[in-house]
Amino acid sequence: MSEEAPNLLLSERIRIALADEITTGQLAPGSALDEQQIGDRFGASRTPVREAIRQLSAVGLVEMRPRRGAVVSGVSTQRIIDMFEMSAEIEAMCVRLATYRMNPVERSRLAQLHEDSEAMVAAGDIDAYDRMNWDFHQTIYEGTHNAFIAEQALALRDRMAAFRRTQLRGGGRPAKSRAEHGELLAAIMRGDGEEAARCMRSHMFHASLALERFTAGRS
Amino acid sequence: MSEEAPNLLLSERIRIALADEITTGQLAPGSALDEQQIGDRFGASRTPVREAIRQLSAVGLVEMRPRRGAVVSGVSTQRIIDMFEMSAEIEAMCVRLATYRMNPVERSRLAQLHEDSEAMVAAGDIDAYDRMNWDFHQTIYEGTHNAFIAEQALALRDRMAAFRRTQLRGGGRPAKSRAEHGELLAAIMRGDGEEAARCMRSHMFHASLALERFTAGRS
DNA sequence: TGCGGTTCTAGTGTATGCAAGAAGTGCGAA
DNA sequence: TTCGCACTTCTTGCATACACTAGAACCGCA
Repeated sequence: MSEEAPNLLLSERIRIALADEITTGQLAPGSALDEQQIGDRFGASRTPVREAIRQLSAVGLVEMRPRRGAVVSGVSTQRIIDMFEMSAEIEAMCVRLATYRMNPVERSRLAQLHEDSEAMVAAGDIDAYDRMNWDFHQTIYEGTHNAFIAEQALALRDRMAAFRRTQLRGGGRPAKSRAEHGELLAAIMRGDGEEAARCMRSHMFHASLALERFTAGRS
Repeated sequence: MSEEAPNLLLSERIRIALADEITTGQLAPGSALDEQQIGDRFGASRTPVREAIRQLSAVGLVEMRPRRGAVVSGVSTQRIIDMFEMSAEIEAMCVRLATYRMNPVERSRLAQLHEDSEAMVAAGDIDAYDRMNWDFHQTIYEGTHNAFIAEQALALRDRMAAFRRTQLRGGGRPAKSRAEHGELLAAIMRGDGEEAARCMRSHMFHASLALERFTAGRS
């Protein structure tokens, strides 16, 4: 945290830092973002802070009410569900395209990731599994060979990171998640895109159940 | 242009105006956006202009190069193709969901729009058909009963408006477009979501051919 | 004590000034 | 003539100052 990327624009650094704090939950939904205060925290004036907030609002991470400041987007339960559905559909779309388009190298990379994950599950290393999981999906995005789709899918996944964090903590979830990846991978290797898409929807659905439990006691 | 929405924030007005000029093509891709100059044009200082540009960059309409200013996103041909594919997939996803979820009222609204379009095709009223087309797809978005998906689909469609403008001008396209809508509608009414999705992909593909001809002579 | 209106204030929206960086320009040398 | 380099200028990035508004706090009155 001492001296990171001094070549980046100040406003960019602030934007990234704030986005990070929001997606990791350090900044709870509904928190007000005081420009002056944030500026002080980063040793900057209000101007770059404002620019950062503007961008975050365009991405949907914060909400701006004219003359009343910005607050971290408090998404309703319904909206989270909606976002999750979209996420699942996008992932399904990606895997369908990727099934038809990945080259052998990409296929083997995916298989390798799946292979590696076995040890993580056995060791109960959730953080490592989480990272692998991220790479797994990322590889599928790139497998679509469509840069725009890959970007959008990644952006959506980023945006949902805030809600996804705790989802793997549920009992036995990593093992089940891995099993689902296995089925998915099999469908991909078979070249059955439609089936892969179905597997992915199911995978995302199961993943969302953990989330649902997490958000059960909210408005 | 005289006195529009004076209650809106100045920066918001500028953002909307710029977005409009970009999507309608008045601001060609690659055009540099000079903050001072734009500010003068709107009778504002550079600050609100900067904020507007920041937001546009987050949405992808302009590209910002640090210390080198912003230019209207010049999308390469490949990127347009990528975006079009995503658009087609999203539309297909929407129509699949909508098929399963629309209520009778929504179904009949869709059918009504299709009905009305016959006269427009016959009269050769392309502008009217274009508006109807917009409504048709919009109705499908809403038919997903997923506000987030509807928003995202609309945003993407907006973003592609710049390239889509001339697509209906091709010879006989409106008539063909309407025929495709007809097939699509039939699949929806039958409740066959998968088939509706296929129809939609095909519809979007055919629509893209006109676009391809349009962009043929570009880098 | 409760309510309507008024004042105050904290915090946003905008303008302006200054400094640093990037592109263009002109001169000199090979 | 062409290449390299310093210089100039133009534009952006950030800081600061001022203006304005939404709420809060306050006060007087019923």
